[in-house]
Amino acid sequence: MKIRTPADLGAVIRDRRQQLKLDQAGFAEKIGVSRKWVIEIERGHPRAELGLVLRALDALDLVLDAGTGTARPRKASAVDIDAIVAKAKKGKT
Amino acid sequence: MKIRTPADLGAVIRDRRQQLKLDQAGFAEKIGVSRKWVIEIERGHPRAELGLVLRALDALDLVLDAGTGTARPRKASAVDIDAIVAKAKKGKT
DNA sequence: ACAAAAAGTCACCGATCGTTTACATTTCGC
DNA sequence: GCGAAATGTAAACGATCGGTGACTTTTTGT
Repeated sequence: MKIRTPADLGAVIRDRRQQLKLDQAGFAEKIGVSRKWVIEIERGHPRAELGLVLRALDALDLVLDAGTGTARPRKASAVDIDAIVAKAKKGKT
Repeated sequence: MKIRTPADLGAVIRDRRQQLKLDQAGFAEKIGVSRKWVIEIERGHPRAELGLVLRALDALDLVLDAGTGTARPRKASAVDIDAIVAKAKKGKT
């Protein structure tokens, strides 16, 4: 599942939590937050703390992967010419 | 890049920002936060707001994808028997 | 239908967020 | 080596987080 908004994140967490047959209380305890926090996250609370969110995902055995959104314009030279030239000028190989 | 900690997130953001040749000020303005916020996020601040983080990633054209961390134990029945049986009993198809 | 479990709501509170403005330090081109 | 641009620090401040505990509503099992 792609996550672009807090609501997306909430949905992912809730789905996975239920898949694992955990109730909010058990889940909250597992990640060390209050039950209130779980309720709010699943609701899509946009101001939740990053660290707690990552702990939650970890507890659900979920891992985030960041990738460029651009469909498939892949190929456009994996090398950054500018950067290489700049370094060359500096003599840094 | 897999993101498991706030520091991972910070690294991903910083790398991508530089790839895009944006300075902190420009980046901050683009996502509507203070420059300080950018500095802290790139440092791995664990209590950053989820919403702002998502806006930042979006501005960098990065998308998060949540996947189960378990290497490849894929296969274990994609169907949740219990859930299906439960629903059947309730008559919900 | 009923009781129990799970989920959601409320008010209060200390802690910390993110903003702003100004200054300090580091990095870069030339 | 200079000067400018980029990056990092600091202090003050209003706003909001997340925790707790008690209560209400919804869902679930039988």
